[in-house]
Amino acid sequence: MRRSKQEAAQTRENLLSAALEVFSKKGYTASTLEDIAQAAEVTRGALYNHFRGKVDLYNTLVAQAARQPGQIVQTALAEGGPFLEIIRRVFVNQIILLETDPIYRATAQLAMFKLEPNPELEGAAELLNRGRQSTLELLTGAFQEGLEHGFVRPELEAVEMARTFMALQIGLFHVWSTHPQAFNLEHSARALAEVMIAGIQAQV
Amino acid sequence: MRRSKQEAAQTRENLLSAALEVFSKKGYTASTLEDIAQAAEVTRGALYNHFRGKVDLYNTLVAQAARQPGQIVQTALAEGGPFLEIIRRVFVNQIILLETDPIYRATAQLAMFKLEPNPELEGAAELLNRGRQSTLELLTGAFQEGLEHGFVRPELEAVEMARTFMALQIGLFHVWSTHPQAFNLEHSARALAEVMIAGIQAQV
DNA sequence: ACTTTTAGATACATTTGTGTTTCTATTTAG
DNA sequence: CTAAATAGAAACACAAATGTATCTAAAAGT
Repeated sequence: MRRSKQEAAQTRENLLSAALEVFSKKGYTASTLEDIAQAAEVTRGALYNHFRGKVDLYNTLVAQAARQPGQIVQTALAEGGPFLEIIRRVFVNQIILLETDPIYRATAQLAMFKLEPNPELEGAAELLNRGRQSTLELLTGAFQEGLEHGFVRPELEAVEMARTFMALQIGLFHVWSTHPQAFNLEHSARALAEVMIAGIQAQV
Repeated sequence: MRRSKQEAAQTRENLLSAALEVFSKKGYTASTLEDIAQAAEVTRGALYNHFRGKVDLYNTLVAQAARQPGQIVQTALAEGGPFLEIIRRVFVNQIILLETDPIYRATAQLAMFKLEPNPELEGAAELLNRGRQSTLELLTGAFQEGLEHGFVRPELEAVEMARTFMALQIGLFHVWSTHPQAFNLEHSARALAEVMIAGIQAQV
């Protein structure tokens, strides 16, 4: 029962998306490889042929998703403009990414809010941490610049503000994740960005 | 090997705190009743005598914790004062509760960020949801009042602002949970409350 | 065309957690 | 002081998941 290379690549994809689906629905720990194999309409034998096991499956998913948020920061910085505008762009675009890319969204929800402590998954956690850390540093730099140019209330610290932005974003995503039907994510994000920027701005 | 009533009550307490400890460390799903019994220095037999199983243990923990945040809102409202002051008090006091009460903190972290989807635990989830919903309503009411009195930028919606506050709080807690040593929670909370309130306030 | 790989299925052994049941020692109640 | 009740231990049966090992049929390489 050997399949062609293309078909094999397809089942690999199917296994990945089935894994994400099952993980999201039942949680990582409770998901069995049998569940995943069934969702992908193959047997566990096929699964073990493509991945070393559940951990490998998860790591692959996270590695795929981990690249995206940093890219948004990069392009927002590259596009330039007034720094408060950059901040707003990062904030809104990362939220939009969450709303429009269901795979990214599901992976982020899984990794951030629906994962129980698991020593086997520390590698992936470390990866996500580094990503967030570098985002934090970029934002801090932007705020620092804003402070030096006097666009920002001088009694605030740059790191503090950067962390606030991330906290707000994460919190909004968390609240929305638990009640997706309660409000429109992008609309809220834009409103919140307004409020935050108004609060941060130096009074003229 | 029968123990006195007092001793029995003590082992019950021990089991609960052992459960919280083990859940926090290994996650709910991966925690075995054997783990918990060992941490409480009894056998599974004793555990089954006090609780019906893992779900019961978890529900008891959550029920204990679920009361506290609502109480803070209640007393903040009862104390009265200008409504922006009330908001600030709720925000800061709930954060302080997280920082000072380790049992509440651990339970909140567990239930909010370290729990995989689990149909058996929907009862507890529902309980927490109701609590958050009523907090949201109270905050919304306060903001609505602020709008009517003209203390708040009129283009904002009350619900939106209330949700922002909750999101900010949750996000801050989440960020701090993953890097507790990176910053001081209360200090940040106070700074953020300032920024938010400045952003919300009507320009005079 | 023939041989070698290999995608995927099937079957097996091991481990681990759970719920229940049985047991016993001691503490309460009468 | 005797008897019923119960905290907690110990033992048992069952279910479920993992990893491995074997098997097969078709696809690639030669």
